[in-house]
Amino acid sequence: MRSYHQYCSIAKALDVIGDRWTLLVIRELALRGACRYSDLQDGLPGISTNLLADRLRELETAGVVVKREPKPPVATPVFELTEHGQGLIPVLKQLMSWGRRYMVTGPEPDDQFRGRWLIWPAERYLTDHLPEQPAEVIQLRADDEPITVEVGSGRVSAHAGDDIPPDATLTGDPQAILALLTGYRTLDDIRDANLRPTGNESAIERVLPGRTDPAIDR
Amino acid sequence: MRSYHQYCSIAKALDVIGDRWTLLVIRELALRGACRYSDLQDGLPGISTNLLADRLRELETAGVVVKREPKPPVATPVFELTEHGQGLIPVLKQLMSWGRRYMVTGPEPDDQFRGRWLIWPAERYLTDHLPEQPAEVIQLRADDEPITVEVGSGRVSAHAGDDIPPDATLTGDPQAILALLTGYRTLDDIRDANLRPTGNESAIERVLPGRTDPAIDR
DNA sequence: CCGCATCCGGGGCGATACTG
DNA sequence: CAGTATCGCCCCGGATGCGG
Repeated sequence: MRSYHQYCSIAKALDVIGDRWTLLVIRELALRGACRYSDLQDGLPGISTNLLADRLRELETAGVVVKREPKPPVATPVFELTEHGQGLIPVLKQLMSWGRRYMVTGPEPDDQFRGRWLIWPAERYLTDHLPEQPAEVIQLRADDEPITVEVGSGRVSAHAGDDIPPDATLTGDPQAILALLTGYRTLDDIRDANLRPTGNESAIERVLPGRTDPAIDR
Repeated sequence: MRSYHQYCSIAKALDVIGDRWTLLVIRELALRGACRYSDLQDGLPGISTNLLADRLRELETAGVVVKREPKPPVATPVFELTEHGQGLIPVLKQLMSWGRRYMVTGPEPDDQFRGRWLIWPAERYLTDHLPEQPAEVIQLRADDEPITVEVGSGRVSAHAGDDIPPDATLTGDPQAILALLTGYRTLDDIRDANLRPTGNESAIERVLPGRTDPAIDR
């Protein structure tokens, strides 16, 4: 990228990650951890293959990404954020919070979606309101890639996959699940419309932001 | 800007502020408050005039900026961040923290600098280590635009201008002042080389990050 | 002088095709 | 699977014009 030629920390950061697609590549690497080129392509619908290759090369040069070639027999190279690259996660999460308002109107007709994009919103907007209770697991199903949300000890964490049997599941379209996570709608609001809860619903109520929950716009 | 067409909060945010120069325009508006077109041009060395007009128009459409036309007699329109636009300040500050490492090697030969770019670094890296002491004022002079740093009650705040008579002043080139603010160098390290302190130096020592100060890489 | 609008040249970007 | 190659196009950058 062409440099801004400004001796300012923000401008220098943008010299590295200000190009088109660059921050989304980093988002995908942050959400997936080490992964292959084709995994990134799947998580970045709309990117052209040469652009992805370009960005990965630039980010590697900048020390944000490492490309690791596995042992000779088989397998393909994997890409991963360096420690320096992981320092961008707070930036991405702040951007996520700021962009929330653009999600409430629902997706545009041709918007793409991936289930793992719910991971950070879940961790950001859900709260364990019953920290004394035993831990519980909720599964989110907005596309074919389920997200597992673990709740307990006052903490909420989420990851992709269905490796833990859930106490409750939440199936629905992305905007319905997001409206629930962010407190725009209640479970009863959209239960029959676009959202189907199964299992122990109290596990879901346990984490939903309440009307007085001040977390949303912090 | 061309949309990413992804139903993801980060992608939607980048649809609004992902264009080249856009975040720097917002940086300048955040540092200056309401200001004129020509003020922005001065604070954004390198931007072309049509780009600045484009960005301001786009940001106004997006509800990030308001253009306010003053009373008929004289004066020119001023631009200002909306409340929604001010929500980007945490994003900018996170980017600043992440970009710090690109500042330590000093500016490139043709890098531009403006004194007000020290405001957020001062607030970010300085700490009032003597909160019980009476308040003091330090003035930073890295170019012709002095920065006033107020210290007291455990807080540090900075703004452009010389409206408060300082207890101490710190004059030097930008990288010397930044190295001091971020704890890379000590006052004695660079006193004679590129830095000239005047007045009550204890006011400066009061706020400098110590070796054990954990604030730097948070 | 301030606040833009207009006019190009060049390069980043996007879509497709192709290869080891 | 993991990229490279090619080719328009449009965004960006720099210069200039111009009305209030």
